[in-house]
Amino acid sequence: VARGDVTREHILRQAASVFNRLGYAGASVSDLETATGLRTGGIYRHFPGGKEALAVEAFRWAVDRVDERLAAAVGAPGDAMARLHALVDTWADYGASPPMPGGCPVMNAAIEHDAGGSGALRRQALDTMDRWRALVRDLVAAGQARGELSAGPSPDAVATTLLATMEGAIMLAGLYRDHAPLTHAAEQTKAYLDATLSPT
Amino acid sequence: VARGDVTREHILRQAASVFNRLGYAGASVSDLETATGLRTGGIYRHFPGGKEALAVEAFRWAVDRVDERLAAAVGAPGDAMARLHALVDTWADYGASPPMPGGCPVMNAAIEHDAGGSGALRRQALDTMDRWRALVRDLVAAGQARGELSAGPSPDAVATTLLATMEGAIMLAGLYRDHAPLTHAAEQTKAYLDATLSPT
Amino acid sequence: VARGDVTREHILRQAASVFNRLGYAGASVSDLETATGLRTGGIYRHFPGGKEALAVEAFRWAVDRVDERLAAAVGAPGDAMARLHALVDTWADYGASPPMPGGCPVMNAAIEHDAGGSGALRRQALDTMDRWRALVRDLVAAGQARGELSAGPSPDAVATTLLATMEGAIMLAGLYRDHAPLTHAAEQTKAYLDATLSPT
Amino acid sequence: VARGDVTREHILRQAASVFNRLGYAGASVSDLETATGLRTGGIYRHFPGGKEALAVEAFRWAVDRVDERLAAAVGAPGDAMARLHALVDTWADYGASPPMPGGCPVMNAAIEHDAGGSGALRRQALDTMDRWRALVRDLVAAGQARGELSAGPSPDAVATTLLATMEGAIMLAGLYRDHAPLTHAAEQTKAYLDATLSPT
DNA sequence: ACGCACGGGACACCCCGTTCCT
DNA sequence: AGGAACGGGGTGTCCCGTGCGT
Repeated sequence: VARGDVTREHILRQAASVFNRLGYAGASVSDLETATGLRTGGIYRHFPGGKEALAVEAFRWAVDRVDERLAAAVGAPGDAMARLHALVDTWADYGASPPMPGGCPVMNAAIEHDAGGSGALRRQALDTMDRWRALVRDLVAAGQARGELSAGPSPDAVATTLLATMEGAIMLAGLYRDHAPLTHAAEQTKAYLDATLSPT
Repeated sequence: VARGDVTREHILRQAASVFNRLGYAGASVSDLETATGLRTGGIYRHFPGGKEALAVEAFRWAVDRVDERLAAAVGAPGDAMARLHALVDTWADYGASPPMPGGCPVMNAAIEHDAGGSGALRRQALDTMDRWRALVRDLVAAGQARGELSAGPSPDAVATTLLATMEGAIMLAGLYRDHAPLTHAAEQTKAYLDATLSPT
Repeated sequence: VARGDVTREHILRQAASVFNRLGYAGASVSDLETATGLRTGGIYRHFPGGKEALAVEAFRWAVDRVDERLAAAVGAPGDAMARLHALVDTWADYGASPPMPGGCPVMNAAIEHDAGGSGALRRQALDTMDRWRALVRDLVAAGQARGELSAGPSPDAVATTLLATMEGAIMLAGLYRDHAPLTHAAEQTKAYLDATLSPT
Repeated sequence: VARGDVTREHILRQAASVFNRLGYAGASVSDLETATGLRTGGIYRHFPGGKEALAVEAFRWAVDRVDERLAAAVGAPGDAMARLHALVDTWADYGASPPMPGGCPVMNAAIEHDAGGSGALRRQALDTMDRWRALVRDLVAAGQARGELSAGPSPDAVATTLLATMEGAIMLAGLYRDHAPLTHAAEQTKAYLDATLSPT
């Protein structure tokens, strides 16, 4: 753990926050300077690829923070439905204790980079979203296979809808600067899961 | 006399598209020049407030395009549940025939301007979202009052969840460049509405 | 004497003043608007050639004003030396009652257009200066031929020096915003003429 | 370390030439770009005050070039009259080997900035002209005090006239693109000095 | 005959992103 | 790792000239 690595981690942490709050285009290297307390010389020493390379790594760093939360939820005790509820609650926690300020990095990247750009960030956002959807989908599929959940809705449709709802709710919570949308969405999502996936 | 108004409308139309696709920070006045075929001299004649003023008006223009669709859906014949389904389908149409390229302008603005900025765009996004939520909420409340819908879930929670889901699905559709998320989300949302709001 | 001619003359008078004070590059059409009380529409009707054509005509107009003064001096009674003194005094009058505000238009044009430009103004300045030099030169030559002046200095050298001195003095008077340089220069020039051109 | 200073000097040198040839209003920053080979970014780094600040410093630089010539002349050996002749010859050299292309910077500034503007350039032109006049005036006064020159004309009048004549001749030389006016003016000025200042 | 809307073009200045030197 | 240096693009302003309307 050399001094350089500490600085590198420091830069990543601050950059992740800056990019997630201001967006890639909206964040300037000067913003990163003030956030890190470093000058361009220092930043470029650690990230020779410049703003873009730093953004890519910062994005990965941010996603890691979210994944830590998800890992805890998906490993929760109980049956499939309990774990689904735990996952929904984890997303709902974005209101009370966000793992990253500025909203969900994946959604932010998806919105900002839906057109143009080098595509690296869009690619990463897509891959992450795929992982997250797989998480829910597999959980549903396994529950259905085990008979803990009804076989009605396709796991993919459930996963997509669950993620759409919670991501949309994070967006609304950010817009309103209020947790209520997340609370409502979590509650209704759980009701939806109960209504459509409870074993008969 | 009307000459200038035609140009102004032309600028607004193109600017709405550019801003919605590239974001406010990501779009340069030069981008607007190429999109409109005008030079800065011409653009600034019609929008003396510069990029920001133009963005504000372009946002309003974009929202108007979405509102036209919603107005048709909310005036659809049938009972409350039918109208809710029509609304959901309208949002789902964002995949097949988007009223604006680049995703939902309100969500885009909400994501980009959640921090900093003059706040004018965030304010407009918030007001628009409030209007949309009121649309759904009133529809649910009226249906419940008339006994067409069960009294269970609060109209506000339903409205918030419906919007979160459909907006999230638009984001996913943009990320995947595929309509499937919108189709799935619409289908599941209608199932959720049926399950929780159908009169006993 | 149509109404249009009055306006045209009005524009010329004001433009001559504006151009002579601010220079061609330093004067904007907007300056001409405020000076004339007209709008571009009116100005361009009378001067379709635009700023440059107007400047050329305004320059000629300004030179005419100076020429009126010179004509009076050169036609003064008395011998050659008396007329030379009268000419020097005419230039010295630039301090007390300038025929054009902003200094000598010929010198101004010569300074501003010594490089580049379309050359029309420089050409006019050159021609005018040639006429003025010829005025002095012929006066000296005639005086020498008539024996009123000594044959020493060449008429051309005297004319060039006299003009250089008085033009330089106008420049100094403008710079100092004081007539003294003109007074001194006129006095010394007359002394120089007396000393070198008086018949033995 | 000296890297920046070299560039700064380079900019000054080129800017002095550009401004002296085209005038302040007639020279664009783009002209400075092509002349220096730098872009606005680089230029503004060295001259944060922009075009005006650069013009002020470039003017000073240009005047320094002229002053170097004058210093050599005023320190020439010989009596007062010899030094006056040397000064006149120095100005006459403006034709054969101009210290600055585009004419005398002081006269150019005096002509262009006789009205309006921030006045900084006019102020500098005035101060420089005062120095130059003092140079001649003191030389004459000292000569008169020492009895090398006749006490007739006032030193101030001689200085003013000498400068007016030589500056006017520079203008004529520029207008005609010919050295002759400078030659003539120098010759006649020396004749004038001899005639009026030679000790009896 | 003149005002005004319109729009192309250039211009000044600023700041961003990056490199190089220390 | 700091800071100077600089290329490049971006924004907003103003200017010049046209053409329509009155």
